[in-house]
Amino acid sequence: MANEVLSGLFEELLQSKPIFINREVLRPSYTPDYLPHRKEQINSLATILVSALRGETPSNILIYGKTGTGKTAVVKYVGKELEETGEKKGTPCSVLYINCEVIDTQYRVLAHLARHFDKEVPHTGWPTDQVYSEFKNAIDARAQTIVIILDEIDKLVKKGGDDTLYNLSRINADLRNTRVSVVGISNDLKFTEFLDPRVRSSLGEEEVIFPPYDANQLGDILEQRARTAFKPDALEPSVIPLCAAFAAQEHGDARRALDLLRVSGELAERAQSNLVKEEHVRAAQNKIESDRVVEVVRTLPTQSKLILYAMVSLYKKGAKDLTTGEVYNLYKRLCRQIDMDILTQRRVTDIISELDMLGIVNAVVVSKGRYGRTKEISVSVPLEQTKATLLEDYRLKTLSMTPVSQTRLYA
DNA sequence: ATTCCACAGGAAGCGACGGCCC
DNA sequence: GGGCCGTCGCTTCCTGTGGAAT
Repeated sequence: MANEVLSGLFEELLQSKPIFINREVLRPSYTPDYLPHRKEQINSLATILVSALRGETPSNILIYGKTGTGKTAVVKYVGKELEETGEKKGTPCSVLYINCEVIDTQYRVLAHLARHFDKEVPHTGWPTDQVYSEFKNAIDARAQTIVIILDEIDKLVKKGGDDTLYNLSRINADLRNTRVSVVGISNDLKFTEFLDPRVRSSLGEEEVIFPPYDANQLGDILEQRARTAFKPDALEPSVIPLCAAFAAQEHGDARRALDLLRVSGELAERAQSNLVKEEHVRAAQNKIESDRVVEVVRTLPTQSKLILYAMVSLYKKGAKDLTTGEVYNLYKRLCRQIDMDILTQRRVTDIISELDMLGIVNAVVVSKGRYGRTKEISVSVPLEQTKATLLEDYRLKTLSMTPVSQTRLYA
């Protein structure tokens, strides 16, 4: 009996023809074999790295470009080619990729590198220089060229300073058989300002710039992927140009464009349409942004949630351009109300800045003359939806019982 | 020209945690 | 078990500052 119901359920869904053939090629993790509009960058990289195959040390490289301009894909592609050619020619090359957003301290970078050469290194416990020599010995065991790719290298510098880069750029002096070169990828053009001049000059021997894609180029990229991703004629003709146009507004982010196309397809599929239409793209645009906000808010630490809650509450009461002091006052009272530890204002300042960087609020430092200097904060996400998401947290739930309007604003 | 508000944000360091070593 | 080490979230203490008010 239950079977009948279920089979009926699925039959209905199966009747609408699938529009995807392979949606994986639209995901950010997919690396295509062909990278449109990046010939120049691929050639520059290859020209620099080819010295590895001649037994010389390739120059260190810095790569600049915003998110979704194909930096990572290009570097990985060139790296793969280099390894394969090295294999054939008997000049072994290893290309190691590290994302510094995840692996963001010197210890972790070195540990990660050492582990790649089958050394056992604990997550913590060893002195950093021990990990360094472990790595050094591992790679110097046989002659080879090692290319270390540090993606989001600016994150590494911001958190751990330039010690890691200093040590890596000097490592060749300690090696007998092996040569190491470093490829840094950054989306911040100015991050070298904070570097030790020696590190800056050694790391920036060569620079490669990845300009953002324009709408036409994005269109080409989407076109190419859509051929393998969708059934023929599954897209309304205006769909790809529209996705490209939306993404071009977001500083030419190809990842965003592909996401948009994929989600559009999924929405069309869910609506049991056998054609992806313009309306699906517009819906997808909204869905992506709203999903992102909900996800970010949901996974915030409790203290950040409470601070955000305070800001949303003030905003809902009609307050505009909140100041740090206002937010902090309300936050303190909310803390007492639900019996949470009260953080210092110093810490709250930092948390507000973090929320700013996540794009949930907008915080600008302004001076009000005699009335001091503060951050002017505005909430840049939908109020009701955000409040609801915040109240899902069991520690904040009780706040829904007593609306802020019933508590005094200034204690 | 000075004053002075209401903070911003840097520096140092603390304590807890998880994990190493011997 | 005791001595270290790296990391995280946080506090304490601090110096710096743009511009309306005086």
